[in-house]
Amino acid sequence: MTPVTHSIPANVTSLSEHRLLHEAVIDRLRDLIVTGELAPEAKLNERVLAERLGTSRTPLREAIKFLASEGLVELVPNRGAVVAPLKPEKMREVFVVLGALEALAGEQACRNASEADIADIRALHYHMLAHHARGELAQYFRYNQLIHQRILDCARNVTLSQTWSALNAHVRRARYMANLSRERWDQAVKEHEEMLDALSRRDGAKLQALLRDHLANKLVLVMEALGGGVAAEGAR
Amino acid sequence: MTPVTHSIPANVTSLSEHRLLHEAVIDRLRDLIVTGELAPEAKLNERVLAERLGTSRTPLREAIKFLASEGLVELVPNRGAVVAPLKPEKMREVFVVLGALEALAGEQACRNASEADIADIRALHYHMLAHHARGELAQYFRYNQLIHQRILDCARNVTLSQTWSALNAHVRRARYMANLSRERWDQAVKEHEEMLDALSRRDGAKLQALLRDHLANKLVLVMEALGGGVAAEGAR
DNA sequence: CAATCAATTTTTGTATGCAAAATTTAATAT
DNA sequence: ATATTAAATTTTGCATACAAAAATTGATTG
Repeated sequence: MTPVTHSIPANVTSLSEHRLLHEAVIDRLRDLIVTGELAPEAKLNERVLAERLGTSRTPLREAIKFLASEGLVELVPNRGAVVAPLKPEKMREVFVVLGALEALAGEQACRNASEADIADIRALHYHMLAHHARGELAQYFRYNQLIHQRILDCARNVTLSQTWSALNAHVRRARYMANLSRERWDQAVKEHEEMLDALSRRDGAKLQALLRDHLANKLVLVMEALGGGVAAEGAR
Repeated sequence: MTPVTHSIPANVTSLSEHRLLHEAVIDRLRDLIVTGELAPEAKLNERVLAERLGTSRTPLREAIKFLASEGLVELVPNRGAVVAPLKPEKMREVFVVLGALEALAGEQACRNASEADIADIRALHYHMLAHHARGELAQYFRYNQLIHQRILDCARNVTLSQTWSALNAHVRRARYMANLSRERWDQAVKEHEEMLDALSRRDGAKLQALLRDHLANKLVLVMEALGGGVAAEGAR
């Protein structure tokens, strides 16, 4: 697998893969927010941002409205938009909902995944293990996300996948501030082993429980990073 | 925070309660879609719609993008937007996800609801019973929605409430075509009795199960109305 | 009559213009 | 110097303008 550079060109964006400008702007702007290049609570100056993305204010404003519905930006009347704050309480909420969604996905995936699907996920899992062994955090995260994504796909529920993706953007955003201790990291990998095992045995109840716990543990990490402390109630 | 919580749609949206035009247009347009005044797969002609809503194309297009993120409209490149089709498979997907969300909400509500909250919900329940007894379907449905909304509120998770609201719009849309048999209706009321009972006893596991079943039964109704037949797998 | 295709009209996608609101700056008074 | 407030600037929100892409119309041909 070829190494992926995470440096993103500031000005030039490949708009070519999108037929429509505002769709490209949605993806580009979401990326800026998720990677933290646009920090939480940063003001979105329309003139400046439009220039940076090489477009006019109109498609940018449309993209902002779209992302507002996703919850990544907040609209302030007569004051434009800001990147949604990254509050511990909000994170707790998102993780609780994601836990329920992934649990559902895991259960459904055990019913609906083909053997080829499971084989694919296993392959991704081994890639992830390799990057874990080498301590390559960025690549580890990449495969981690791909695995979760593939499990969602196997649930065969587009609505579930879309809902998950929108909320997962918040988690991806937090990832850029969470610095994983080796201990925690090893634990997460171990959980993934169990998840793959449960999926292979098509043990829906087990996978469901594992995913819920996995998410709860991820939440603990994020809360530590955000310095919010883990609000005990409801997190499990 | 984006105001996703929309109270029961009034006939006429008072633009005065919104500071900004495009927010009013979002609510008004969502209302048109949910009530079926704009039918599924109807083309959204920007010029015509803007005139109908008394605005220009710019705020309308921003509203369309927002609702596209909610899934109520679909964007077709270079061909504008259409009201999202009301496909049986999509409905099945939405109900499965809503089932998981409401189950989660029920569990959390049993933990977090105050006694006053429960008393409020009981009051709504009796209103609903009264309308059921009188055969007032529209009012029944109104209180039904309010009860579900209040349960979601009691989960004390704004993200959960917002996610639920967005998906629930699809269900509200389907309601306008589902004609409830007296038998089914009585059954639904009975289920609500049990739900209220479980909430009062703060039996989270029970309420969770009841809500999931309740949603599954609602799905059957909608599927009959849509003539799609119930896809057995995954619905339970 | 059906089919094809060019001309016309309509519609979308994006850019720009303009007024109102918010922000910043500057000036004055305390 | 700090606080206050009035003027200047910037920014937002909405309307309009314009080019490119679709849809429609209508003529022409087989």
